[in-house]
Amino acid sequence: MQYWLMKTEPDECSIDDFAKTPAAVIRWDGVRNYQARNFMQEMHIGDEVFIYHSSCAKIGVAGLVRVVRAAYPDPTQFDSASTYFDSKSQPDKPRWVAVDLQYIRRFTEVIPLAAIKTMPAFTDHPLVAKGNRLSVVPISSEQREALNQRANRHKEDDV
DNA sequence: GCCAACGTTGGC
DNA sequence: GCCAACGTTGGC
Repeated sequence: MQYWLMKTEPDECSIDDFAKTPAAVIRWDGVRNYQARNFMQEMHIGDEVFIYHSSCAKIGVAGLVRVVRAAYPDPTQFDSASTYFDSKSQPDKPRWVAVDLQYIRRFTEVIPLAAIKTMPAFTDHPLVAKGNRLSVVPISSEQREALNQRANRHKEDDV
């Protein structure tokens, strides 16, 4: 099992969109960056994906979802009506891929970027690097542990 | 294959 | 809204 983190602007797709229909399978499409695409192609069914909210009021990791379908051609690249349309993509040779995701859990509180920056496990992670623009990044098991611990801390505080 | 110009991302 | 950092494009 591998772990990943994917960025999204919550206006477009947030952890709440997953949470409101937990059984729903949501297609993660529209990724138009080669490095991010390459990571998506490495994803396997069952992998866990941390959902990161960017460019919003509460920047940080908001919850967890699971890969339920590995990479397949992103249909939006062929759709001329889509903002993600790519005229250079041919159906027999697609450039971009999508994966399908399903809800696991929503964190009680978003783990703020500022908190992630203080985690030793994330010292050299691209997520906390200045100017980082990668929307899909791998997460180590140590980093996963650090995020889950932080997420559960809030839960225990509530009790 | 280089590199300047441009568009986009994303934190603040 | 600002601006730094980055990826992509296109002329040469």
